[in-house]
Amino acid sequence: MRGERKDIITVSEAQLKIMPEMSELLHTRYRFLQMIDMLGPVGRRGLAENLSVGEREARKETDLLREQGLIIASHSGMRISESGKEVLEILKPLVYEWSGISVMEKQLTQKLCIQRVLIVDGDINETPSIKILLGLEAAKVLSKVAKEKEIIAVTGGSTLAAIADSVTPSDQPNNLTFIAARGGMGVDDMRLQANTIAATFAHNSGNAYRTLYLPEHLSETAYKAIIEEPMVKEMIDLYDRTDVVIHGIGSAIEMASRRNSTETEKSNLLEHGAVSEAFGYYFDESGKAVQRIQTVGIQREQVNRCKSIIAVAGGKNKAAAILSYFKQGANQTILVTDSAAAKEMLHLLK
Amino acid sequence: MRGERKDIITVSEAQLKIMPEMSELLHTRYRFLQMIDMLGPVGRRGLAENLSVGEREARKETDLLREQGLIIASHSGMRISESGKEVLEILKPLVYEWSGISVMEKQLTQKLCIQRVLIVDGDINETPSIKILLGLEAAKVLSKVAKEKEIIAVTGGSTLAAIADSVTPSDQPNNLTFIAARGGMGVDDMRLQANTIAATFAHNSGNAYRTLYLPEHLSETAYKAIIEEPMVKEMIDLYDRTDVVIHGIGSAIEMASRRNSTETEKSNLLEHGAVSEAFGYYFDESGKAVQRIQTVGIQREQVNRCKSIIAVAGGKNKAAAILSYFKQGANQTILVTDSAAAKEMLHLLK
DNA sequence: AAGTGCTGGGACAAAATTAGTCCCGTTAGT
DNA sequence: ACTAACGGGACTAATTTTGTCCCAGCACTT
Repeated sequence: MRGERKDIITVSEAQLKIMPEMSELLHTRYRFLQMIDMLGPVGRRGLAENLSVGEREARKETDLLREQGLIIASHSGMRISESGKEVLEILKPLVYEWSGISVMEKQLTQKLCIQRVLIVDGDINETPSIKILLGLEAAKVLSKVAKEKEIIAVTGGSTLAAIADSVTPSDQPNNLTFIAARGGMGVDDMRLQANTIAATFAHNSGNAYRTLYLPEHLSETAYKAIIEEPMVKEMIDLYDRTDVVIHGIGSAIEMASRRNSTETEKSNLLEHGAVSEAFGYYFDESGKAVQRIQTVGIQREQVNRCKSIIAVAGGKNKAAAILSYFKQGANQTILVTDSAAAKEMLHLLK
Repeated sequence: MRGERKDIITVSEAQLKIMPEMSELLHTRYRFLQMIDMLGPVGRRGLAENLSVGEREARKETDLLREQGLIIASHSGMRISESGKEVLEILKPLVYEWSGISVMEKQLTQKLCIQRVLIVDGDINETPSIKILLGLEAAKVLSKVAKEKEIIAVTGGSTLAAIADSVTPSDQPNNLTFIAARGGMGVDDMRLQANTIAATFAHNSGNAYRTLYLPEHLSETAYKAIIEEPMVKEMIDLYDRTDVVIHGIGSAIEMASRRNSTETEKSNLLEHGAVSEAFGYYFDESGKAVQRIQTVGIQREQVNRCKSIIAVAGGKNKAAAILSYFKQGANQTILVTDSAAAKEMLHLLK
């Protein structure tokens, strides 16, 4: 018909045309409602802090949400109502459309050449509480891809820990086995180690798990000796039969600092141009594995042989790392990230 | 599932829950856009007057609409853009839903026991320009119900005149014949007489018409004599073959005043409790025809025999009259009215 | 060819709304 | 019994919105 102009098709696009302020308004309110949902009974001040807004604005919005019956105020705080939950669920696609998350998801899926990109709204650094959302989203993906009696390998890190906390029994198929994708992580916080997280996954979903505690940075001889142990061999066998891997992606520098690497090791990484880290491998900008930590763990070939891979990482600072990691092909991967990382990735790609 | 609470289903309902101010906002903006569309190139001040808002508000809204590219400002005034028209069209159902017009349409259709009720937003008395909308709506209905070679009888009145103006050639089927539902209306404004309006309909749609000019208030003998005239007989024959009637509904008192009725006639009407008037018949509250003007015109039985009847009337003051008229069964009628009349009708029915 | 009545846009003070910052009585958890 | 956090009230400062002009420019009319 008409040549140049792209026709408006959907109602929501027309709404946005005639009421542009709705986009921001919806975004704000939705975040409030979502926060109240997540933080359970929460006070006005705590809410304001979590969303980085003034107390008064928090009050204004919560007043409105209460009047609309979307939240319920009590002495112990505000919590979401039944209709609030419905609204949250129904409006999600619209929020994603208007905030541009939908298009970002599509663009990144294409540019990273992976199966799917899922973005949760927010910045994991600015608003740590949205890690819960990342977790919920990842847990949802897991429940979709995992079938009965499958083996799920998980890695460590704070993000993965959050996901483990978000898993509920009803979500997941039965008879799964969770295993740590790698041995110990040295002096790291116990709660962030793969073994612990595998246990949490299993516990929260009512499934079994297998652990393997090993010291990190083994010498060549010690490594060769230990992989002959029956317990270890058994674990390596499990890696071969792993169906789903769910892992974080780390920034190489941050990772090296967290592990008590020596200065030589750090400068070694820098020399090789390491940008990202995932299950013990360090990758450079072009996606080449430039180094790996010598410990028992799932191998890259084993990962790539898996049915599904779920990668989870968020925050602007992770953007470069995520890009680097996906330079090596990982077609069957589903990435769960936040909008801050997504924006930065698209910015870096331009 | 849950017993009591009615579940939110649609996205638009959820939007309204979380952003209640959107309803009014959309309504306002939509009216602006609609007005600009109707009034063609129009200035800020004229627009403000038409919508009964301050000059500043008119300016604020038009500024926004212009920024959004929905309207185009030029030295001769503002007019709607292509995308503006699209938005107008796409958003109509939403406006109707949020302003409660949709539910009013359903309620009235049921309570009046007629085929369909179509409501245009506004008050025909406060905003005369929306008569154009009434007209457009009625013309749209006509184009849907009228088939080729059919005979359309029209009555008089300012509303019908507005409809006639809104008819365009492309709208209507070909080879229609428009006829006046009744002879002259005495001393009334020429432009509001059925004969003139039939001619306008025909002219604007590129069809034929037949007129019949007769004096009103004929004596019994004169009446009997005149209906023997070939020209008149021919017209009466047309009434028998009429397919579609499109008529206004008048308030009895106003009608009697407009026609130069004598005081006796007026008090006579009051005595009989006449409330409404349509094609020469006066009806009381219960829908009984209490009087009719003695002139050549379509008879009630002939009307009821028609395939489709389109009734058009708007304004709060017409509410009682419309209710009265539809008390006599008129199942195949489609009523086109405005929201002011609709509200009042529902109010009176409670 | 000058006049007149529109147009959109600029400017500015008054009015209304919103945001920031306290306080307070109450209540749940300790 | 105590404490910390809750929602809600109150009041001022800041911001936005609104009402009301004026203005230069363009299109009709005279």
